[in-house]
Amino acid sequence: MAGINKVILVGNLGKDPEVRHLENNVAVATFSLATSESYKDKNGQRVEKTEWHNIVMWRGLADVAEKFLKKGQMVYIEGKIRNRSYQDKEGQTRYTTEIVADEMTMLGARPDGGQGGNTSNAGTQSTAAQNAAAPVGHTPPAYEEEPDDLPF
Amino acid sequence: MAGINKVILVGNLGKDPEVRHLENNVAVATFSLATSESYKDKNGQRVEKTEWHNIVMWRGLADVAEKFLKKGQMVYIEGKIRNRSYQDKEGQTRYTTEIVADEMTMLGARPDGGQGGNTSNAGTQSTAAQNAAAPVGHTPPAYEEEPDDLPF
Amino acid sequence: MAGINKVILVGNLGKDPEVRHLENNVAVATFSLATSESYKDKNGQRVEKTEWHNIVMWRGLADVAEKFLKKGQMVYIEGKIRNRSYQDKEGQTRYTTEIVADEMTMLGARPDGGQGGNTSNAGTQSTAAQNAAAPVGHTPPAYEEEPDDLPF
Amino acid sequence: MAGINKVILVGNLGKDPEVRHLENNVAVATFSLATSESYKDKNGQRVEKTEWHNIVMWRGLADVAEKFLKKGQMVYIEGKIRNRSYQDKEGQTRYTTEIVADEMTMLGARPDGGQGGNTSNAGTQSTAAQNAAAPVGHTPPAYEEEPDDLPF
DNA sequence: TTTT
DNA sequence: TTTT
Repeated sequence: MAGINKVILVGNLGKDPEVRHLENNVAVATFSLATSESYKDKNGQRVEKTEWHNIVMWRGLADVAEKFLKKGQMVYIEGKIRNRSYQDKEGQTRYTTEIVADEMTMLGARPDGGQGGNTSNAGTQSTAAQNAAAPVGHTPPAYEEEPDDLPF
Repeated sequence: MAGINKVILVGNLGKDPEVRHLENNVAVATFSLATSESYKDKNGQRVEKTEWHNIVMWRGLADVAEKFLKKGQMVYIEGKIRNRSYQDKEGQTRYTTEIVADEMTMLGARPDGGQGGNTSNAGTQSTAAQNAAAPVGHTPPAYEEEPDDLPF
Repeated sequence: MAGINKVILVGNLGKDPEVRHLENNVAVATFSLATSESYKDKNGQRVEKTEWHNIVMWRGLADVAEKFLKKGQMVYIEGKIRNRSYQDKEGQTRYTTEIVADEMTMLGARPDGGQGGNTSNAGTQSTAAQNAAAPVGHTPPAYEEEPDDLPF
Repeated sequence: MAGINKVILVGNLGKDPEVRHLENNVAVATFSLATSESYKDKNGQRVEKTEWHNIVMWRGLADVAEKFLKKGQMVYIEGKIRNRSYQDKEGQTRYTTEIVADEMTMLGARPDGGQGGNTSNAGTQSTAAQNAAAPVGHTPPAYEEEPDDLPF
């Protein structure tokens, strides 16, 4: 009955995240993420094809996104596919597909410059982000208390 | 600039696949796949939520789908997200999201099938499907020729 | 700096889980899981190759394993690779690799019979397991409170 | 009875790959890959924990590894877990676990220097690597020939 | 042995 | 439209 709905993306943010706070104070961050692949077409020409994904982050992850994610940043995202319908301004039913993220890791920052920007960080992963990211996602198992005599 | 765009699904076919053969004789199979999750809402009520995914399979995988996949069948699918736009009958631009599969494994057959049912197959994976599935997806490395003295 | 270490397995338990309770009352379940693949060797012979994985589950997941997992059961497992060393009885240093699970879903039960066993369940997923599994792994996002006007 | 045995890693090479060519001219590359995670221990201290994985690449992927992978490089790797036993020099049976890679993408290059440093490459993915990587892994579906009227 |  |  249950199934698996898992998405794994590595790509770059197209823009800074947009963050909203709902009435119940829950944070939601949204942004689009580009995943590019390059391949050769039938004429042997190299072609780059980019897919854009609508990413949604909630609560703690949204806070991390707000603080640390910027346009251009490369991230690893794990989440699930979610299809939604809504009414557009003309009252038409529209369908959209989002990736609801439940884990995120910043990779090889390319924070698209900015004035004075943190370019020394380019090509590495952000420590700040790691610090911030730690509370979200899985709690790591308490390795300290692991016995050394498991049956294998 | 490459990225990663990977989807992993385990779910059940909502209908038998539809298979088409393009002019160049390439096969395309499409079907929708349900992935259900159940959780408790804020009132402690168990709720089941089902996501429906549009799956597309090409060539060899489409042939396998045509031969072996049936409504109700549980499958593991690996692929990538692909967003497309097209014109509907009124000339409106519509957007749709598909999962282009590149690997498939049949699981826990329940092929909706037949009076008296295929219970010897129940709870296992279809041998026929495995036979068929073998040519698609990754070729397994030739373990026979692997040396025993790799440097670890 | 951070990296990704993710394992996704679908396979069958080789034996019932062994469950221990540490002094601090933390539960640990261990079992081995077979993932089989079949392919054709260079002579065109179909060969089945089975890999056995050492699975470790902690706390809530261990409790679920204890209650619901049985020899033969098919499961989806998500976790991470963990290498450990320990001293064997002769004082030799030994190395072992485990999969520390952080999510589990029961699939297509084949609970290896048992006297009177629940064979009507064969080929499906266990509702009981789903009930039990709900508290472990990710908390599903509170979809109820999601706004319908996200910016895409 | 097939199963799924899938590993996804993002990490850094501990050393340059070692590449061997077997008698049948098949190339095999091996290297170890570090995946680090940081978390807070029970005293609130930030701890970094690194797992080392033994990676094996065959044929085309081994060639790519030989040409492009260097100590320190960050890569995305997809593969499977493989357990092997062998006899050590004293005739003892030893066990080892490897990740047999079947896809690789170079990420956030930091190719450990070189004269004058490849900073224009920092934070991006190597074009050379992409060129080289293209022939390995999945062939992308021929999107050119895709019909626009799939049934969804 | 990597990376921050 | 699936599955429990």
